[in-house]
Amino acid sequence: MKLPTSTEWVLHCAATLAQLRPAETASAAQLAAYYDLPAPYLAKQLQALTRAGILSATTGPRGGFRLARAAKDITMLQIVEAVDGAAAPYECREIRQQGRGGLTPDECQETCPLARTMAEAHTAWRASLTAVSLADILAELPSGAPTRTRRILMG
Amino acid sequence: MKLPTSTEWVLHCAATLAQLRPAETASAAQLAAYYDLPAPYLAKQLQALTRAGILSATTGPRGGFRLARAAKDITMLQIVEAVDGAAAPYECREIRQQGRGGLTPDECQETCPLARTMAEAHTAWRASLTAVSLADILAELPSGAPTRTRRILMG
DNA sequence: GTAGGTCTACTCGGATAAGACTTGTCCGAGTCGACTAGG
DNA sequence: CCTAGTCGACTCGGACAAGTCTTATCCGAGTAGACCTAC
Repeated sequence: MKLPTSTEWVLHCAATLAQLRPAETASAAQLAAYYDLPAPYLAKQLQALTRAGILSATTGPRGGFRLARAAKDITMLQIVEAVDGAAAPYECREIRQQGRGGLTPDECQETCPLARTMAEAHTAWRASLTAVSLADILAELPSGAPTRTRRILMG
Repeated sequence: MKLPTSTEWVLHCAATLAQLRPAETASAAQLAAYYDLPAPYLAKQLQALTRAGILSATTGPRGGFRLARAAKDITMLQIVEAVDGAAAPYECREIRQQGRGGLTPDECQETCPLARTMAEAHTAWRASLTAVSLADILAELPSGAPTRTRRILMG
């Protein structure tokens, strides 16, 4: 069970974009330089966030990415699932219905306790990530952080 | 973020072994036939559980696997981490210290809020799986299940 | 001085290869049970 | 009939390939701004 490396990238990039002023944008190249990341691949991930409706992209000179809505309305879970997909890590393939010990379908009307337990754990994980928004992350940074970030990123 | 397919296999196999009487064993071939799984690969996964101290293996005729301790002392998490490893899905590589925007190490004494949030979600997931033991799973099965399982598995 | 047109340069977007990991398979070492022969 | 020895077959254990997904890269389509020219 592993999240893509790019998860860390987009989380940091989203937190960085959240420090910009409204209507300001940052290009994929600027963000890549800011964190020393491979620019083309980072751009691909930012596209995924755009498709998910978390970022908004503008083309042309002075274009780039910006948050599509307020930081307090963007949860960690939304960002993670935008790059990794929303599929649950445990996929029940109903092997209890296969082989010599196979159960009949009507014996399996209730979901198997194993799958239910795994699903509950996934729900707990999602709930934990839903409880934290980008705004919560920003609140933990030093007060001077946005100014520094904007200067280095745009400068 | 995906768990190996074999996770479902070993969970069901562990639940099956928990229905045997003490000192009874089931071989990898018997379990594979019971669920119609590729026997050699299933054996590989059961080995992992043996290394983790969850199962106990005996060789020779009439040998096979059995639980290494009581079902109530085996948690779902222990089984899952035996096959998938205990590594957290989100790995913080401290990219905030790289690139133009890199922070100095002494600015990073506190763990980054993003990594901490992801770690807390992982903790919630683990706690949810620790709360359920194999005995809890067995308690949800019909009362006649162990008899049927033993007859089909061994017979 | 101002407005329109064109042109350039910069942006994102999707389609295309290489590497890593999961999945799947095989054969060898060890051990318990059964058979046989002797007492 | 009982017991010791030997044989055989079944078990797990680790080492070895193929498929699939993540990672990484490239080039093309589109657009906003800047420049130049005409009025």
